[in-house]
Amino acid sequence: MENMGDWEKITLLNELTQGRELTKQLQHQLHSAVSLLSSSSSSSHDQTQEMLIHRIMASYDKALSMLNVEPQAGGCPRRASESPPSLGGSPMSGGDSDRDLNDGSTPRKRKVMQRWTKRVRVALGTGLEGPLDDGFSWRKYGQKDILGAKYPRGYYRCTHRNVQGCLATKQVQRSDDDPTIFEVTYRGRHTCNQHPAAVISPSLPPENQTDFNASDIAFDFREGLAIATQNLDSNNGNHNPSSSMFIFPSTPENIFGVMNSNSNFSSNPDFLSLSTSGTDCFSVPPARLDSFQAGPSFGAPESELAMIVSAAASGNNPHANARSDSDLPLQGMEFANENIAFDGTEFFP
DNA sequence: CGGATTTGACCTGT
DNA sequence: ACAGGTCAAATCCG
Repeated sequence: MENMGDWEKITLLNELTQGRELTKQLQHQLHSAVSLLSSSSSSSHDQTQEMLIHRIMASYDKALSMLNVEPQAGGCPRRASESPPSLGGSPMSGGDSDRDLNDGSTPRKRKVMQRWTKRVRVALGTGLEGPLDDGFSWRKYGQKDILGAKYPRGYYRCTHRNVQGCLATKQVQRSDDDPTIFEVTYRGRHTCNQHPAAVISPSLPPENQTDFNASDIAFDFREGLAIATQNLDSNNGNHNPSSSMFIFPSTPENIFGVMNSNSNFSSNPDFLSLSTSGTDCFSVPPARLDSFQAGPSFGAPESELAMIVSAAASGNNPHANARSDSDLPLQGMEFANENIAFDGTEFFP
């Protein structure tokens, strides 16, 4: 690849991008066909097709990554150009302000991978203040005192860098003001075969902000998850109602979340956290989200418990499933992503 | 003993 | 020249 000239590289890039785009169109065609035939259930045949498409897309992504190109150019769903406009104001804000777009006219510039920063709050005393677990395995390769910063910055790269050529890196810097906050800067996408249980999309449009209000956020997770909620209601009379279980089965679909207007969902590659009325419900690394407990016992009044709702498909699929449980208030909830249709379908009838 | 971390040196961009 | 980023030898740890 190193021997490849600029022209060949551009041509290859174009081919890969076009292939990816065509695959995406095929995916949409498939969804359309499926929705015409059946409005609710999809056969295993459909799922197989869907899986194959996802794998093809993953191959394109990987190939593009190997070119040091972020694959969203031309079509990764819900990247910057397709993200809800309410997602954060300035387009690509917080993204790499530096020389991402090298059109070849400045050949000496080293290609710099996309970079985005998330702020991660870690509760002291939870045992989670150690290495931030985002589901990927990282290897620390450096630490540096930063001018004007109280704490040193740690440099991490993907453990599989040597074996699989994964170029993802991250930098972790503790906040001066609040030692419980870590600023984590990610660079590059993982091209390795790690399969974290859940990873909130590193492909989210880069933003500096971490916390989103329910009224203006739809968040997606990277490939592979669906969320269901169950038993959000209270089982017994006392005010210690049953906890809520969130289940994250592995599917090839993207995930979207929704919460009520009292809630804030904090998402970043290291932690999911949900709070209502300023009270934390949970904060947990996505990698541990196979199942976990959240609910009023975490401090939030039951009536305000926010909802996590899953969408069973990408943002362009109008048949995204979502489930609400019991009689939790749907009012105040909004689907911030207009591409998602909330049809109320329950996962567990 | 092998993999991860530490840390001073070196490299690179501004 | 300087600050940030990376390398790599030394060290740690399970």
